[in-house]
Amino acid sequence: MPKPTFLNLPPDKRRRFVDAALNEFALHDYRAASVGRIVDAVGIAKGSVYQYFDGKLDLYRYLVDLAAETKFRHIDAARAGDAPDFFSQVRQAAFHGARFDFGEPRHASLLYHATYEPSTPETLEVSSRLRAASHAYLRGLVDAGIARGDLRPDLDRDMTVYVIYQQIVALRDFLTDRFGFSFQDAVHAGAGLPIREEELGAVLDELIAVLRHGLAPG
Amino acid sequence: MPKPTFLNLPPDKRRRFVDAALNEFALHDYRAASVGRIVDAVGIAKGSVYQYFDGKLDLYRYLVDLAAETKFRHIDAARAGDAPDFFSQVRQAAFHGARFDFGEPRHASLLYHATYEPSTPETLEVSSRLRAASHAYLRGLVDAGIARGDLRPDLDRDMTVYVIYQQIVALRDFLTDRFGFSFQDAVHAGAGLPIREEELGAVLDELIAVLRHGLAPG
DNA sequence: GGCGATTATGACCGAGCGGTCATGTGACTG
DNA sequence: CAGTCACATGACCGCTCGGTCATAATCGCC
Repeated sequence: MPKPTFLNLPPDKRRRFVDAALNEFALHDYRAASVGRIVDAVGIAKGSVYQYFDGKLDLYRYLVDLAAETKFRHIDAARAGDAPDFFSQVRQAAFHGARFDFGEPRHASLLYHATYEPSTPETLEVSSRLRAASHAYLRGLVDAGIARGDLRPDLDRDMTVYVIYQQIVALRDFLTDRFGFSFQDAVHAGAGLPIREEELGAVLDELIAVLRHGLAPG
Repeated sequence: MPKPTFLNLPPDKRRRFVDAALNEFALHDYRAASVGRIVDAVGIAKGSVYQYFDGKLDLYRYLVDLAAETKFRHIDAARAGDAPDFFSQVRQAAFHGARFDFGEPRHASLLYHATYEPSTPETLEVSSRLRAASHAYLRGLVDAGIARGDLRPDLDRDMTVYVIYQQIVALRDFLTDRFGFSFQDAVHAGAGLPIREEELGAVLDELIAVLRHGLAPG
């Protein structure tokens, strides 16, 4: 948890600090991220960081929570009421999730790193909470989907959640490959990534079709 | 590439060194892995490592190649001639791949880390080669599967490879959750992980069924 | 203006890292 | 026995890291 000093910061200074920290943790995983580089980028003294947070881990936790909350809120806000069935819902969530990722590459890369963070004792709790939140969200969709008859009733629900989750997370890698994007470059440039909504939609249509009907013909 | 000195090593000593190095890179990702801990575990001087390899990266490359080769050979060797269609082939490869992972948790964890290694300039080439090899293998299966009529002919082949690849890689996480395994503990204990082949088979049947027919009813 | 509380600072610390290299050791050769 | 060569060694180097703390600057209030 941030210390009171951090919360009392002038909004502009706080924003600049969060920006720089986001940048650092987007470019490097937890262990490789450097407090020194953050303070250099912001132009403050190293000691200040420890007036704001208990330490590097505390700062990391704050940023991951912030990014996750922001992204979830974005997805929720964009959710129209017109997604009646399971596959439309997944498509919609994936679509707006990907749009968020391309628009906010720093948040996206931070969350990406947090997802694949090697499970050290320090960072395990952060990664677990992040994964658990995504799984819980999908689990709700899957349960409702089965109840509604959108999904086969005999599905292994945990496995279904895993399958969907993996595909959504891997979407970043796939789009990166297909369109030649580089999140690293985008973070460095401080800019968003260009993505044509029709192209993203086409990819998602294909992916959802595979999830719905499988790979076999007929 | 290992230096000649390494290749001239007495087999027992070489084996002990490789074991310790495998352990270290299975427990930590590239950056966090420590040459000092390896030499402590083996009981040799730090300088010796630099008589064997050009540096940490060279050692890492050697280990990843070794583990990948070993695993691929294992999968290939276990491949019976009786997998006539695409889905049987994927099932068989995933089955023997998982068996290998559980039997050799150090190799498995090393490859897992290498797969998700944050793409620093140093390690990028190693991770890319590893991913490329898996993708090429699956791409061959997919192409043949489409030609044979096992798969819908209008599939996006790259995406199909991605979907399959992600599911196979994620299998480790799913099995870990479901059966309460810990690869970290197994590496520490230096032992393999127990897995009942019927349980693994059941999970794979379910997963392949989803890939084949999708999540929708009917 | 003055005073107590809050915040900013950066030199400093101990630890760990990858990597080096002068020196030592031992085994084989002629 | 002397000489050569491959190999082993660990003290040492330069660097970066997270984190600390005495001190200084700044702010808010009366």
